Amino acid sequence: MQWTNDISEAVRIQNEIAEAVRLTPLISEPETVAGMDVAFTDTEAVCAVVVMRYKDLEIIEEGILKDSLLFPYIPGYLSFREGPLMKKALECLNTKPDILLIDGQGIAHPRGAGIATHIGVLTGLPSVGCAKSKLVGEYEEPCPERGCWSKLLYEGRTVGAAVRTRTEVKPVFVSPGHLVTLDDAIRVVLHCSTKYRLPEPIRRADHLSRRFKNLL
DNA sequence: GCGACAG
DNA sequence: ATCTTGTCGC
Repeated sequence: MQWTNDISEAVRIQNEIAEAVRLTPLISEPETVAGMDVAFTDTEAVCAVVVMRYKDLEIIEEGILKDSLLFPYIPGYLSFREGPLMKKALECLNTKPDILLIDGQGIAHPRGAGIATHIGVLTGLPSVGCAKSKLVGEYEEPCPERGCWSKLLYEGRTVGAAVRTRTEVKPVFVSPGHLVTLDDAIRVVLHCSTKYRLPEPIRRADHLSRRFKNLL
């Protein structure tokens, strides 16, 4: 019972996920990293996962999965809309990624269970949330150079960071998902963000899901 | 009531 | 998220 279409049940599940989260340091530098994203049409959703070699970001494997929509987009409950697809897409891979980079929040969530955390706990894989905008928390504008970042605070706790992946470009919101620390999360996101605002794995997954969707 | 609000 | 042309700037 990891998924549901009932809000009160969803809250219960998120609280369980939040209790299971472990923000322990990454053992060693990952060998592979997988980026995930979902694109939509009126009635269907397409999830893409792109696995890359961590060292040089060369693509190792790509996966795509289409399904119908069962849950609407409600702020705070994104995982119940996109999570089921991501879970299935991961199960189709031949490669087992060392870490997941997901388009959304990790613990920077009302109940500490954003989609990156949800998927991380369910799969038992290290995961990092990297969103284009924030869901909760307050932060100060980080300095303009790439690599600069500032804490994202929520209810007196540091739940993530506003990270500048490109000089003079709007920051992305990074938060640990599962089995990583905030520093790990920031380091991984910066490592994967070379010439664009978003980390390469997520960018490629975004392109792939979008291309596929436009063929439906 | 008003503002905020991942994708 | 998605619908969309041109346009400013490196």
